[in-house]
Amino acid sequence: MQMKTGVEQSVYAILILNMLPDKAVLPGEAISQQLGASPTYFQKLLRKLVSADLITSVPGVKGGFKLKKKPEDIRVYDIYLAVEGQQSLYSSSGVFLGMFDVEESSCLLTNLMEEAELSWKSVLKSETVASLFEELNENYQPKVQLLHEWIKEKMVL
Amino acid sequence: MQMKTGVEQSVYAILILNMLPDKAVLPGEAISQQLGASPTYFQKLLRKLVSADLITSVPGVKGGFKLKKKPEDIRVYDIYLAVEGQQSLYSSSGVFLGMFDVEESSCLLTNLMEEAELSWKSVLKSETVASLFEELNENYQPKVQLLHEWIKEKMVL
DNA sequence: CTAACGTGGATAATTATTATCCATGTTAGT
DNA sequence: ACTAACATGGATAATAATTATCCACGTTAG
Repeated sequence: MQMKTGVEQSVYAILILNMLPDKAVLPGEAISQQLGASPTYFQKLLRKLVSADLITSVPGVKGGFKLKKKPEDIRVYDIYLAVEGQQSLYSSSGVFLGMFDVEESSCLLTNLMEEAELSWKSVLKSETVASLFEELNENYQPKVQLLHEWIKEKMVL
Repeated sequence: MQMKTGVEQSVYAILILNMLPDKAVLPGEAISQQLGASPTYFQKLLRKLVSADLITSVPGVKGGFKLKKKPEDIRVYDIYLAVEGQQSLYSSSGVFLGMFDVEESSCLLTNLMEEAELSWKSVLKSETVASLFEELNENYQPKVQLLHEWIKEKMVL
């Protein structure tokens, strides 16, 4: 039971997009390169972020991706949800239904597990891209500068 | 990202063992049969519960499994931990280290994810086998009676 | 019209999870 | 002793989830 690495990659991708100047756009391949991720699979991740309305895509020669929302309006939770999907961490396997032949779709554990998941999610809702970025700036300024320069090279428009 | 079904099965297995009279023992195959689980794989799960000191095993002809702790001392969390292992829900993939070539083992997300996981776990710690069993009795009395009779048939010693 | 980009579907590779098999050790009953 | 019923533990296979690749297609700047 591990979170997909795609969630982490997506968070950093969005953190990068957050550094883009207004109107600029960054090609998917550049981002995947910066993250050291597989380009083709990463493109799929970006699609999920587009579908979730977190980023927008621009096709064509000078195309790429950029944020659709303000960083303070993108929670880590939103990225998690976009990549992992809405299915819950726990889904009853039917053991309970089998043993007690009940009609319900819930089992003895459902309530507890839902509560646990809500609790987990609520923490992910407490941090936004803006707050993450702030933390990044505070602790890794020099590296962030390098990133900025790299972005100037790679961005288009 | 889904919890292993083994966790659910283990919870119900322990709930069954909780209904055993003192000194009695229930063979692994009987339990797996009641749960509709694969007998061989289920035996592995039971081993994990033994290793975690939640249940004890008795080898030999009249052998089987029984609880090692009192139901109020077994938290759902303990079962989760026994089956899922101690590895965390999130483990940094190294994207951060690659981008910022930092030496640390933690990344920007580590703190948040740890907090989220603790929060999730704390809910699992709030419910015990005793409290689950109480809920079971309150809502499914007739079925629990049937289970009790089945146990009388299958138990040994 | 072409080159650089995103889209979306099919499919393969990899990894995690679930399941099976088998040889071995233990114990009750004969 | 011997046997039958159980647990143990290692090796390995089957299945499912995740990650990765490929390719045909649509869009747009030059």
